[in-house]
Amino acid sequence: MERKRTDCPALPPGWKKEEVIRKSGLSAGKSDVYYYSPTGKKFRSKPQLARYLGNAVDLACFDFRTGKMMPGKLQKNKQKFRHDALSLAKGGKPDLNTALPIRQTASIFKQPVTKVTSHPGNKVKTDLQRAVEPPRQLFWERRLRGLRSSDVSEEVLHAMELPKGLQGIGPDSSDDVLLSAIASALHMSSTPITGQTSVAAEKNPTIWLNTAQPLCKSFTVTDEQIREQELKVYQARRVLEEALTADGLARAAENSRVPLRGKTA
DNA sequence: CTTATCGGCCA
DNA sequence: TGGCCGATAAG
Repeated sequence: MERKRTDCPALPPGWKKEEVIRKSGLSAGKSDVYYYSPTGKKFRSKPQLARYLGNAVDLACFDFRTGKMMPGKLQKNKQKFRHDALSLAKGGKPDLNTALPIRQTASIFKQPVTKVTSHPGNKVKTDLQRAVEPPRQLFWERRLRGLRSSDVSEEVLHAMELPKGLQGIGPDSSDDVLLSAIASALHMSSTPITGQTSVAAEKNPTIWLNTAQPLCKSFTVTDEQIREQELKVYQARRVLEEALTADGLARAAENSRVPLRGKTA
């Protein structure tokens, strides 16, 4: 039968859409819509698609059946930003359509962006040292609770472990929120990450919190720990390099390297 | 075993 | 109803 996979402009390049009409049974005539990733994996529902695309694409306005973005079709969802303890405990899942404030590039670190204008005088914006960080909600990190990373087959990856002795501050000092807070700080801050240095913040974080720092007590990183970490990274890169060399892609690994030091005091 | 297809639950 | 996903038949 006619297996027509059409391009889907609303999705990243390479994604295909297919609609098949049921030709027998009680539901004959009904149609099912499928999507195919650039690698050929089949998707048969919007939640499944959202899990896979994660924050790379915001599917809030995406109509799965038609394959088009429908502005104003913001899903009559009154309040869908309730992934707090209550809704999660009730069995609610985190909103997978929500885009996190995380840059979607290969590197998690800030990097210059090439602005392509018409032609002449293309300039590279060397991240203007913003004088003030934009305002953020107090304890906004709590919204990141419950997020899990998973691989392309949707298997949930094991959670990262935090070093012993790292202590959270503020409401809900669970480990996953703490991890999110520190990871976010590393993403977004251009200054060293020290944790909360004011002792007062431990007693009343609502007042004394340094919002430029993650929600944890101050910590120190020893040279020894840095050396250990560098060794881990070095070894991981060796493994990656060998794997890529087998594919003749070693140069790609070289070019994607990122400075090792420079974060944390 | 993997994949295609329809049933059927649930909002 | 239509979306979503389990069941089951088909390869």
